[in-house]
Amino acid sequence: MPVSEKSDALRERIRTIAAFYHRKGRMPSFSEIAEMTGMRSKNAVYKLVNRLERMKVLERDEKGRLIASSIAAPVKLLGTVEAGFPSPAEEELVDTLSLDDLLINNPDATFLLKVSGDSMSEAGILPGDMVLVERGVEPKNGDIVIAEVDGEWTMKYIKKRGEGVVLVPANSRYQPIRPKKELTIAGVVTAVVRKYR
Amino acid sequence: MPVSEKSDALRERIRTIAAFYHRKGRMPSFSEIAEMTGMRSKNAVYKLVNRLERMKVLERDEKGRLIASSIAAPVKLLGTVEAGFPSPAEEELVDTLSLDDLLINNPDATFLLKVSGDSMSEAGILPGDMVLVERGVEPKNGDIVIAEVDGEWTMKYIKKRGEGVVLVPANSRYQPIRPKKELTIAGVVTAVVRKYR
DNA sequence: TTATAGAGTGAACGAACGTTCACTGTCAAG
DNA sequence: CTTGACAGTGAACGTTCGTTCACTCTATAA
Repeated sequence: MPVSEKSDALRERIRTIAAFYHRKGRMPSFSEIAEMTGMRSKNAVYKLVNRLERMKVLERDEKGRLIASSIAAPVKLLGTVEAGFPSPAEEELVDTLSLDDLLINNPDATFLLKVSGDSMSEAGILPGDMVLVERGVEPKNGDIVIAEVDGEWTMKYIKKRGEGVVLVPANSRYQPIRPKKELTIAGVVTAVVRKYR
Repeated sequence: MPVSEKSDALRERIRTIAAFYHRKGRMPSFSEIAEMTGMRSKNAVYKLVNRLERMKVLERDEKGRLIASSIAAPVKLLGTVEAGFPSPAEEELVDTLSLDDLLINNPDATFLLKVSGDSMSEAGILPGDMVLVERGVEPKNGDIVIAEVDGEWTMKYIKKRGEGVVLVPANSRYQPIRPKKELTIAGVVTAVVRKYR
């Protein structure tokens, strides 16, 4: 049997398992895999899972159960726009990852805010975009922060000038803000997401 | 006992379960919940889970096992930037969601491409950003597409003019492209993500 | 043709699973 | 003081789990 056919059948089974995970929100049991792939013996699944584990396609916990790992990552990471798309033959070589894992460092401290206003438009943050904001991290010079200054919430670059702090918009039609009395930094913008359709 | 205290203890247990999920990649069993919360009876967990299920905090499959649902969503959705942040008291009221579910319609057909070049910078897509591209969907007028035109891959707006098609950049320093012989649409840009830190 | 490795079958095993039952405190309302 | 609701205990249940063993079938290699 040629290698490519064998590999095709294997990939189809991996896709079946991944589809189960995305449909049900948990990994299948061995019996469920047997049912889906048409196997009539759990031992066939057992050997299949061991092979996939050796290939680093699947992971298991200490009790032998499957856990969601790279197979659960929904999106495949390719190169650059110039590189275009790979052919189906080389598609299996690309890495997959989860946007959650990619963009979120600390789930408990991270919030999603919708952007209104165009004060950061020259930084590529447009009205209607969403920003991921992480609480409780120390803002560094040049970070984009969510701040409450003089009673109003805004999103700006933070620039430290000597002992003072200036909030700088990314839009030449707005002026930098020098907080008069109070300045509360609610969080640091760690990512921007924009959904088209 | 005041309601708020009861609610605090309950929330702490929900957090414990969610933390297990994010740490291990699967939902805990009843025994594991008992161990984590200090309970010595699985039945106490059984009643707890039933209560949380009635509150729509947890979900279970047909075999009684916990499945990852809203508790697994890593990020909390708040209002707008102007609204600022809610107080910890009202924090429990916000919705949580997963960026994967939010941005990805069809996991199998969606890829992540890194942007190089500034031809879409006026649309808020900067070099170094990543775009989610979905294959196999029909591009509508005004969509941003990844296209191979005359042997090169580019990202542009697609405008349909009568019978022809024009690829329009979002940067006044570049010219629209009228494909001479070949035009292959590889996919439609469904979302943009930018990671700051 | 014979040997061999790979993939699947089918039955059995102990462990872990969710579930149920009867029971024990504890605290607040009557 | 009594009662009832609530949270948790501890043991038992039937089921499902992953695992193991012995075996069959088939296709390739010697």
